[in-house]
Amino acid sequence: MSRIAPAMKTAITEKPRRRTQEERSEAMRKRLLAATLESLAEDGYAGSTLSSIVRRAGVSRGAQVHHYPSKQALLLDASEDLLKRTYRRLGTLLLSISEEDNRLQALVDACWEQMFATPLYRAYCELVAASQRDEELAQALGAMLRRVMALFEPAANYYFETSGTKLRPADMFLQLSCLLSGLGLQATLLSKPVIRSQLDGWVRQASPILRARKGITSPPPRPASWDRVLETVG
Amino acid sequence: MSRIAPAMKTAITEKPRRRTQEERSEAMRKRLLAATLESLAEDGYAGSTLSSIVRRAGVSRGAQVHHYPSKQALLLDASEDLLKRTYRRLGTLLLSISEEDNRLQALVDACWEQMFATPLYRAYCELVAASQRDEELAQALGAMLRRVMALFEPAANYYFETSGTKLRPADMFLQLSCLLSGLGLQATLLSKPVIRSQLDGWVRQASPILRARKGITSPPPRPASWDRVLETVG
DNA sequence: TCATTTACATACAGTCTGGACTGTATCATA
DNA sequence: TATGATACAGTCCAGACTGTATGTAAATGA
Repeated sequence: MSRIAPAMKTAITEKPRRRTQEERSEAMRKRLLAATLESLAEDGYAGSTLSSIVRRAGVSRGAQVHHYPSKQALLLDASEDLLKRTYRRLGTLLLSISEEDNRLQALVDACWEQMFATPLYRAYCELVAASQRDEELAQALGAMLRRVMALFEPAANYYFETSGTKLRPADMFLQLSCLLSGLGLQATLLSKPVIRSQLDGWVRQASPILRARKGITSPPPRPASWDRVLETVG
Repeated sequence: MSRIAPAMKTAITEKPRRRTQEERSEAMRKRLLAATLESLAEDGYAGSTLSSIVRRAGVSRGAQVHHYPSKQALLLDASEDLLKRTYRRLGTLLLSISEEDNRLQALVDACWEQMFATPLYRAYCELVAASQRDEELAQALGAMLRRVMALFEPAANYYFETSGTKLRPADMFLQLSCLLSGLGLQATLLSKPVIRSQLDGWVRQASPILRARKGITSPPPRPASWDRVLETVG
């Protein structure tokens, strides 16, 4: 009898091969993490209940509890996943602007649209807010921030140079990131023209002292942490 | 028998006069609103349950339900209260820096310490995050933002002037507010030196093109909305 | 092939929340 | 001072959430 069911499934899925335990686990974790980040962005931290997450992931409550014994564990891993996604986005973003005409404007626009005006950033905001009352989460997010900054800093100094100021490109871009954070936080409360004018305003203000180095089109020297982080993504 | 209890209270408080209904209501509302904002800042939006709020306010569940039929109503009124407090802080802040030596630095520092690195701003962050899923709250906060900006804009253009840029002082300060928002959001995740350097970095960058007008020590022309908002504070 | 581990499913227990509801004391006023 | 309105207190309840305990099927390894 235990032979029949698999045979039927084979007929339907056309793929009789059953996945290995590891594959199953990984796929399940991925679904749970994606659903968690989605839920954080859409339903907020408070609205992200385990029930809603597993419903969104289309799995059972038991699957979640098997892979993550507590809600805290799931959220911590989701933070880690958020970091990895951010790394990858930042990487492709930096590569994509390396051939742009007006690199500064392109970088600002791309950062805004692909990193801060996104559901992923909303999820980040929720986690940051929650980290105010969760020491463990605060640790994780703090480490995450430092790692992203450590990646971005050399890249910024590689692609750009400053003149007539004591600030290095990395300092300028850290300012930009704070600006974008603030804009992103209140994006839904501000009008589009205001946001647009803030983005352009920063570019206009930064252009005289911050410019892209000429002839740099190859990717920057990647810090070791870059690959180290990504290697576990699979 | 109903005579005795009041008499005893009189002996204790030394003030036999019973408050009028209106006084009682107002005092109770004030306690509830203060407790709500406190709770938002400390316990977060999710942690701000009605039970915790009334416990913090030291009143009964019945008192809260009498003045605010729903949690939503309480939070909306708390948002309004947040606006009023912000108005007042901004007002005293603007007055306090009018006699400072380095007005720009003083303004930035004061804004940071008295407005963004405060529990009140944490409460604001919680409300903004929650407003993502609450249209009514979003409306209220949006209106609040616009009103604060409407107050700040003429004041900025009154105290300061720009040169060598198309941006007006108000645009610069809007940028500053976004920067401070972003810093404030992640304040607990960033190191103090990073924050300090960002504040100073903005001042250094803005100084060449933004300076305080000479000899302006009197308060700016207040917009009508200023008094209109404050008159209900009592 | 069989025992053991892993992956997942379901049911349940205990806690908490928000809103409804009831009761009581105080105030305003005619 | 009688009467209705207001201010507050305390309790109850239906629903939701998390963690746990238990059951089953699939995969792994000997």
